Amino acid sequence: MSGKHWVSEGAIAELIEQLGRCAWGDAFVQEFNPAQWTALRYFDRANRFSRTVGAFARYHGTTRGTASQTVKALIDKRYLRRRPDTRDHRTFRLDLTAKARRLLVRDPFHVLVDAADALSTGDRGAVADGLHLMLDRLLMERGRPLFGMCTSCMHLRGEGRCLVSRGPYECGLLEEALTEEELVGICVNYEPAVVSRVHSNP
Amino acid sequence: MSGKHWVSEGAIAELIEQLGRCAWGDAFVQEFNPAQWTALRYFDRANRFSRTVGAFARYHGTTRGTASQTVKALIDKRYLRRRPDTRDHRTFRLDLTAKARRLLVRDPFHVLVDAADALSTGDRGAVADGLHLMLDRLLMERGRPLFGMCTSCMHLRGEGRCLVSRGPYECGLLEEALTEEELVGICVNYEPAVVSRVHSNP
DNA sequence: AAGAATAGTTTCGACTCAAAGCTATATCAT
DNA sequence: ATGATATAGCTTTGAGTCGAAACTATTCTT
Repeated sequence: MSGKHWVSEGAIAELIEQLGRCAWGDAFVQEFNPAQWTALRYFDRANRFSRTVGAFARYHGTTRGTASQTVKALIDKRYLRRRPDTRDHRTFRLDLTAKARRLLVRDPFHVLVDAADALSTGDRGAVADGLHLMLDRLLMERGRPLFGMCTSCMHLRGEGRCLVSRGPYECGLLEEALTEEELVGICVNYEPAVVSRVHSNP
Repeated sequence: MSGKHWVSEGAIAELIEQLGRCAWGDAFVQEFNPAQWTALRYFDRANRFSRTVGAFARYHGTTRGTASQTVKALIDKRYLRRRPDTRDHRTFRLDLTAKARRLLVRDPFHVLVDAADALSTGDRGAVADGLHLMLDRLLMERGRPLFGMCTSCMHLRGEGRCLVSRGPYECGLLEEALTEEELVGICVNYEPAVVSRVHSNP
């Protein structure tokens, strides 16, 4: 690819809007609506501290009430299982069922994933990096949580540096041990280890 | 920017979804809803052949019925003016009013435009090109119209190459003269001059 | 000239979402 | 301890959005 095309002001915004709507329109298939698909994806990617109604509401940028309805529908249809938390008796842990995991491979959102896969590796990296910068800036501007992974989180302690943890890694905020697989789940408590990823603009 | 970050599968799709929802949520401000903002933007960017209910419906990926409601609300609020077409008495021409143009400078969608502007020039071009490839592929896959500008449309005739036109440019499909400013409006009759912009994948 | 296709509108119903009010639990201050 | 405040989650309600279908009017096709 090359930068041969003249990029008009607002072109990126328009492209994002249109791509977003494409996926949104497709998401009414099966027995789900777009919000429910987003919830399924979220509970698939979130780590165990973040699989709650409240965390999903924050991720989705909606109210807990709305999120509760979405989650309730998925529980009724047996795509989520709800269990009380042993520590905090106000919260309930939500986990995908096997039925849901089977379903997720046919996520209508895959139209976007496939479209992205059609890019060359270099293009894909450039697009992902650019969009990431845009999103971080946008979320930070409005004080919304960032939802990153442990691997770049300031709360991660590991490789013997920790006092409490039994295993090699732990979360310094929650003082809980983490397995290696858990390091790549997104987390509501995420805070970037590096202060700012936003560039100065030439 | 660099490609230093590992790009997981589906990362781009997820970023697009989140960015899209950010703008969507903001769009409920003022007296408008997201669909109405999209319509205002559309009628600002569309050339005179494409400022109709039907063309907007195709652009927006919705039904003519729904588009009709959106447009009706904007007409009632005096942001669009409706006039019968002199050629085809089934259609009506829709034009933004001055009131609407004043409003558009405060489009809530500008959060995305601003976020894109914060990128470096190089990043911006790379992101725009990549997203454009994705969108074209997606729209083509599902047989939806592409909505480009005359400047890259196969129907453009110009610089004395045309028989009928009085001016320097004309649309070969509609046999209508075009001013230079009109060349950059998006059009429902757009067809790419180059057969395919989609790359083979390494 | 008849039938098919197209542009637009209207109605209706399903569904979504946010707001507000509620209970229960946890945390903090004294 | 104990009262106050904050937080997690649930439910109801009402406004509003959207798509499907039915309908009119005009233009195209043959």
